[in-house]
Amino acid sequence: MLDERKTAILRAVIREYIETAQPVGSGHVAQAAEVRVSPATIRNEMSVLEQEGYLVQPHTSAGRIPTDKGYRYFVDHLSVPGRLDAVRVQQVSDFFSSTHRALERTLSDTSRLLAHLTHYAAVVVGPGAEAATIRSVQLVGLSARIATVVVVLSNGSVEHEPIDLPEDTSDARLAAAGAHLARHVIGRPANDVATPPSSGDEAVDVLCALAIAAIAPAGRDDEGQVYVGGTAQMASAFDAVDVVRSVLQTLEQEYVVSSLMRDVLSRGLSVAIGVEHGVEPLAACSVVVAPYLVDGEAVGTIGVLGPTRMNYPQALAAVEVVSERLGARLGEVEV
Amino acid sequence: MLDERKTAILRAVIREYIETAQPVGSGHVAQAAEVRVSPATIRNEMSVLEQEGYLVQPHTSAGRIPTDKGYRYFVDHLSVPGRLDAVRVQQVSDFFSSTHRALERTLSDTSRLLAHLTHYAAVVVGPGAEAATIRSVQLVGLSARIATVVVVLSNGSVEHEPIDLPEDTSDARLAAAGAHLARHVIGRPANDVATPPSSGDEAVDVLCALAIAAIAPAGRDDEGQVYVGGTAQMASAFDAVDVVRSVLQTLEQEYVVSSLMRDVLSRGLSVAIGVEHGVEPLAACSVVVAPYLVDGEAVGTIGVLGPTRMNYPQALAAVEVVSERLGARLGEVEV
DNA sequence: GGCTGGCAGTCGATAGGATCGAGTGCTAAC
DNA sequence: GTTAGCACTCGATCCTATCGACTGCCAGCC
Repeated sequence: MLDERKTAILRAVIREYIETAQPVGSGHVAQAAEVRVSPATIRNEMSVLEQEGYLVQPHTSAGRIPTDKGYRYFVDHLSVPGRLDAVRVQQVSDFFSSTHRALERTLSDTSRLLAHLTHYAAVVVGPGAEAATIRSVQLVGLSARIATVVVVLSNGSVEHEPIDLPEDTSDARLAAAGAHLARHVIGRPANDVATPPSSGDEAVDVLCALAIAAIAPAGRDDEGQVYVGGTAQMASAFDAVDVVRSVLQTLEQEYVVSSLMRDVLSRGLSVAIGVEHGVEPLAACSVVVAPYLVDGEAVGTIGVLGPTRMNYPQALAAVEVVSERLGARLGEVEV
Repeated sequence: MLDERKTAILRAVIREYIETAQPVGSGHVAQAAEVRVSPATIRNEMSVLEQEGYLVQPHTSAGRIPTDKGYRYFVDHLSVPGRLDAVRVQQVSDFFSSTHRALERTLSDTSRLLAHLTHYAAVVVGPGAEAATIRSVQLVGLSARIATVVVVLSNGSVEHEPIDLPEDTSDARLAAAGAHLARHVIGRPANDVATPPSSGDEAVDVLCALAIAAIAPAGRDDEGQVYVGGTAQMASAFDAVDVVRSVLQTLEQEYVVSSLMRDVLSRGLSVAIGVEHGVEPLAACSVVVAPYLVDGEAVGTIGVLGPTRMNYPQALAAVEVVSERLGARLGEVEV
């Protein structure tokens, strides 16, 4: 635990470093800080902060840079919670009061909104299938050998998978299978679709089994689609080209991103700084995450991903506002 | 038109520049080229090539760099068509012989495949609604005030949009509207859905109109979803950070990308070099595009987007192979 | 006439050296 | 405990010299 003045100094260093990306020296802190002490005193304090691991010097005769530990202390002891300016609040309002679109598009657009607000990359993980129940199942024949299983879930999402039909499937059989499936599956939770009891017609049973097999994985480990927006922002966030590339490559792997988000959230964190999140190629990045709630239950996650020297207060505020509004919007559908 | 030797020299310059990204001098050309002449002669020829606009010198006392015009001549006069190596051909085969997935996922994965093959960004524009007919329409109620219209198209894609229901819509009315809609819309081309004739029940007619209104735009100007893969590759393609960012930003705008592709293709080109494609932020990029055919008809477009100094023969070969295989795969569904 | 070897000249890239200045740590005084 | 003063460090900047990869041109050769 740091005393009042050290906290103020650390805060000043971080604020300035976030803004300028340059090591900050005692002189700057003296000018900017709410602390009214001389640079010499600040130097002493900063030296202590360095020994305790909150700051580092890139080299002697340079100013100091916050460490991950420094950022951690900063976000854990934020005095002012961080507010979004009026313009941005308005943007969020405008966005969520625009016309209803399909769930997928809403989520995708939300990731762009969040990226636009923060100037960092933004991630939206869609509602997983766990929370939803099946509202409709349908088998639609496309050709003699191929059909599509279409499942509509209570949260408004629509899943579909093609299935290969057995040799001699008649339209009537397909329709019968569809009806049989609907009878036994509608109303059940989406992540728990079991093969329905036999219908008496073996061909129909085969079709049902095929359909279930096609959609089961989608429901089973589906922790929700991932939408990543504003990746272009990463290009200006780092000056090393290879860092940019490895970060972008990692962001393209939806599975990595989604489990990163889930992991951070499950550890009860709303911010993971640098190596804290454990994804090695993103060691230079921090994430700010928040769940969004529908009917009081967390159904998905949104987050912002930026360099460790990101504007945490602003990101936290943006994530908070957007998650709340997104949850409310999705709630309209569920009711 | 250039004579034999100038062509060979230009080709040698481009080959080497693609590989090294360094200005190439007469010495290198003399070593590498199939031309057996002295550097001095090559210098003279290169000087002419520069005057005619095929090459430029970044500065005196440097080697030369191809201009857009130079690349253009190069791709228009490719002697060898460019082949994919066996490993890559195998990767493509493996990819397309793997299990069938939903259309959207296939297209998305295809863009990643193409990016992986070429080490550039890849774009896949999905089949537009024009070519498809409607196989199924369904109205699924989600709550008292919200329903989802689900449309299955003959090409295997599934569109869905939510609609706000009038105050007092009963499930029976919803079902009746769904049935009425299905009766009049199934079998019609997806881009030409008209409001069906009155059913006699005004409430049903209102629902039908709402549903049509919701899905019409999706069919109307829908030139297909856009899937962009391998954007991370752009980070290493340019060394100027701001170029990277503006390119990435442009790639995030799906509409720009899709119309770029459509535009290039409609001008009968398979390659657009630098400013040729007219998208200003992508002036440092070239695109290699190809349509993919289902039943002999072009239904979508794939393409590769890289720096102007991209490996055109390889990109052309990859785009060719993948477009052919993708078309064949999608054809399986249509038949 | 076309090709080539030779040669002077250009200009970025690299390396060494001087200087600058932002920043530190230490010390002595308040 | 705080502060002013001071010597010191070390990256950044600038200059200069040198290097080397080029070119363009010219004179001679086939």
